[in-house]
Amino acid sequence: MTDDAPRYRYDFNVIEQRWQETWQSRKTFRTAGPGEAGFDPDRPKFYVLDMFPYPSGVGLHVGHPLGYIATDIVARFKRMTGHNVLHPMGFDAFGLPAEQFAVQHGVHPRVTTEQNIANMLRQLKALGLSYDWDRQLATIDVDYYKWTQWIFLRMYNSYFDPVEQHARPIEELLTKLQNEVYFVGFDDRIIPATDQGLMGLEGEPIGARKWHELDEEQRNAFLDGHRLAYLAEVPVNWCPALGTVLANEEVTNEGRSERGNHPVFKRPLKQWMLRITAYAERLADDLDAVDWPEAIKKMQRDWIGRSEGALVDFAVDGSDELIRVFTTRSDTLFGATYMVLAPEHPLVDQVITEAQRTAVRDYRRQAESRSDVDRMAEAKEKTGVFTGGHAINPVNDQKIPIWIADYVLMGYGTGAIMAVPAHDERDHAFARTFDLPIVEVVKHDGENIDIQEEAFVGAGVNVNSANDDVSINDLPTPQAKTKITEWLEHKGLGQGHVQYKLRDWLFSRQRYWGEPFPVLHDERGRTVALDESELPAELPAMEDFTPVASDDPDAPPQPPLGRAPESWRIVERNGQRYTRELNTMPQWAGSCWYYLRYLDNTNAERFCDPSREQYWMGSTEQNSAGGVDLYVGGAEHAVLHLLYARFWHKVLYDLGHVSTPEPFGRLFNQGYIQAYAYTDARGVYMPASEVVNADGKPASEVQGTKGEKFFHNDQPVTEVYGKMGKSLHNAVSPDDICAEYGCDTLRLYEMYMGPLDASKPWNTRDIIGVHRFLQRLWRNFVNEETGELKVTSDKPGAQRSEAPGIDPLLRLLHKTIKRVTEDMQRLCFNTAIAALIEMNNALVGRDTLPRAIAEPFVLMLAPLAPHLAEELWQRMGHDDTLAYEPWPTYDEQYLVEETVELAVQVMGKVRGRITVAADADRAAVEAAARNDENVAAHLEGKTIRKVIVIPGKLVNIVAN
RNA sequence: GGCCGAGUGGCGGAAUUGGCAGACGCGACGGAUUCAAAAUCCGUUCCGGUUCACCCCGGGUGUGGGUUCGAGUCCCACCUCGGCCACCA
Repeated sequence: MTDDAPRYRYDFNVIEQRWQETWQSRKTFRTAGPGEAGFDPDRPKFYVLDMFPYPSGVGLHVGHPLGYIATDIVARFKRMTGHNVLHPMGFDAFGLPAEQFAVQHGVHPRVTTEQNIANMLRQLKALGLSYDWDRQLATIDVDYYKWTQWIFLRMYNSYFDPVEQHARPIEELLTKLQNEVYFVGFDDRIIPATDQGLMGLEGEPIGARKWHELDEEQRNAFLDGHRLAYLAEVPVNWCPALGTVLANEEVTNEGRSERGNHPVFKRPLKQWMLRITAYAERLADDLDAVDWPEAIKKMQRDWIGRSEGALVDFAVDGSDELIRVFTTRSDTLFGATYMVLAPEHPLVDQVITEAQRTAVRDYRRQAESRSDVDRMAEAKEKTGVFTGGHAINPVNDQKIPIWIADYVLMGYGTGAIMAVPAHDERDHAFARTFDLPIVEVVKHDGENIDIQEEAFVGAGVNVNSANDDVSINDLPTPQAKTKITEWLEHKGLGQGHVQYKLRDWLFSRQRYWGEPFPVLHDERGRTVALDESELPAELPAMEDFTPVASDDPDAPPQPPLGRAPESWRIVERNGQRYTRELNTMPQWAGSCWYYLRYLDNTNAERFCDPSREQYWMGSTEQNSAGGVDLYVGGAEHAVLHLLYARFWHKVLYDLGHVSTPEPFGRLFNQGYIQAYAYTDARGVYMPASEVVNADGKPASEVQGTKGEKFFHNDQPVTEVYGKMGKSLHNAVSPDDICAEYGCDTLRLYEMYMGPLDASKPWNTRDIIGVHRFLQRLWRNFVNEETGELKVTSDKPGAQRSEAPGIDPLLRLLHKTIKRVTEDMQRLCFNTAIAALIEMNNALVGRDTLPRAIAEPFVLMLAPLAPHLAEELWQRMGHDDTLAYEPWPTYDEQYLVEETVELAVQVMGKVRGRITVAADADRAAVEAAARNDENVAAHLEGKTIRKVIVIPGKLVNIVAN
């Protein structure tokens, strides 16, 4: 800076540092809830929450804080509109990436994770975000995961009541079984005594047993099998390269692990499961009550995958066995020409014939060894093997062959299907491959379709669909479904059924860096839960925490905790030896309830005090569903975190621990910040800073441009557009932007880029625009030569009677308050900033600024650029922070214009403008319009047919 | 393949219910200031025509059609891009 530069320029470094220190030392944003000092119960509450981040090793790039800045603006705005605002932040610090980072660096994950948290905290605090840092938490804190384990125990000690449709303590199930309110089904389902048709003539249950008929082992197995958290041997996603099993949600479409892109295999393994399927219906139905983006609701509904249909039993020819299938097209039963079992189906061994034994065994072995990757890749061609067995189609007694094929999935429905090749594309393809008969039973209403060539899957009218007892011929598809299902039910051959795609949640991982399960296993292999008083079950200190990875899909899972010291693994109790569970919980566990712990993060007695939960999570006028009032995060969590958290919340709700059925009343997905990346001739990503400078011009390393293209060593450089990230070498650090322009500028720029929910490209070049706005604003308030404040105590002329009209400055202020307030309420920060820029531009060049204009203007700026706003507020003579100052309100009387300008159209084209009194009547407006010179010229020689007057907007004259 | 969303100047975007398309910002161009530059300030900037002093005229929101006095906005078909799901019976 040279000597003659203004001495009192906008110095964001000094201003931002001062205010961040002030906020921290004065605890400006400490929030009091019920039972805390300073709590004001008369104010409405507002809980605004960010999806808490992973403390990754590379730190934040400018894409990460987009949502944090938005919620911070909302939090600050809501404080100024008189709300008690809860705005906390924490860290989701268990999980694979944290562990992998630690393994790569050879340091204990707790050390690396805590370093990463410290770095992220520094970055977040440098953005001036108004979190109540006293509420900060991390999922790896023992005080936190103690309660994660406590919630797990609640699930372990509960079952889902099929009649009441909610979770209840497992003791209630025991009581109901003992009192014969419920019976034990032969398929291990709970059978209510009220089940019609269950009781035989003697009053004995049919297809069910009484509790006292079971021995102790059967009783334990039955109870354990109905817990919401249970151990089961089921086909799971086994990823040998990661050395762990994964949830369905963590496996990509291509059958690879979401983390690391490794192949995943289906293996039957005994693992912890959570009974999320019990909640399928409520998870789907309750979406109606929450204010979420429709796209996210749809993704969840699709994931839950409700479909209505029927279960139908097919008898195996020459055996007592029944094969149960699920179908959504019971109307096509007469067209079922064969059956298919999943290769893993338990009945395969019963239906197989000696001649087919080898072929079936080979096929099963082959299906097993293929990873999901291969299976998906070969999805186009249908494969399968005939078992040799036959089944009887219950509607027409036809003998149809039973096949096995991997296009039938064991995990959905019953793992078996009736194949109707005429009316299902997959069955059609299979039938054509193996030359199986195709019988048409539904006709297209109009078109003629060659059913041998092409399946007809739509709704139509039934044909060929009758037996001696029932006919559904000539019925349209919906009626045909109803009638045949009723007939099946009447005959005891089947029943209507609602099937969900959702599967139970695989809840254990072979990892070190996760929450230990609070359970033990005794020497007979039975599970014993820890008592609440024994929590937390702490992770042991370990030197070697690396997972056991392998290329071999048949390698067994080896949890790292198996290498923990024996003093941790073995527990002696009443002379009995127990071993601890060696698996840990998946990463999602901690994020399922963190929003509740913020409410009361230091409570040592409970996971959360009920009065605080009821206050902060209660429903309000704007948030009828209750829960968090605004939850902001990326759409990538649509079916993972957001589904899991809703499930946990509903369990806690059923058990009376929380007061609302839904955790997040309103959800908002921010868009992504995209960026340009550059590849060289080989397609390798080049650091973006080597290709272009911040101003978009070629960087020195690049030899120049030819047309639109950049060149490097005479090779063309290709520009591609995508997500910002380390791998694309195009990440921009908020640290750099804050250093150069200040964080007020960064905040404004990120909000000014476009709508919050849209994805938009980062352009460092454009930042200067909002930075100029702040500099200009500073000069409107402060004389840069003298440092004196330009704000004066004189009042703008508000009285209409004295002056000829309203002071234009006052009118501008009130117009701006209206615009900014409305934009704030609908999260349109880009247009709110535009309104402030316009007002600011109107203030340029004045020697003085009336206080009555200056103060509301600064208050409107405060949520967006809080540091500069606080600085100016203090310079205007206020000792206290402006964070709790009332938000400015506008007065309609200053918005009323005496005259308005209207556009005049002739045949829909603007031909002139007229200025008329705001209250001018129709006739006067019409006359003025026709008097306009250019309008008159266009009306020359034409007859006016119609005149449309839209008050305050335009006049359209229709003439010909 | 299915579902959802989006296509507006050189660029990011604005136009809340059908009512003056392009607010605001970037960039670009011209000017002032300066020895010079940065910074700052003023002006121009959708395309084309006539005149550039003001005006005026034609075209224009992915393409083609429709509804309407009037369409970026509503309806139909198509094209392109993005996202999600994908053998779920």
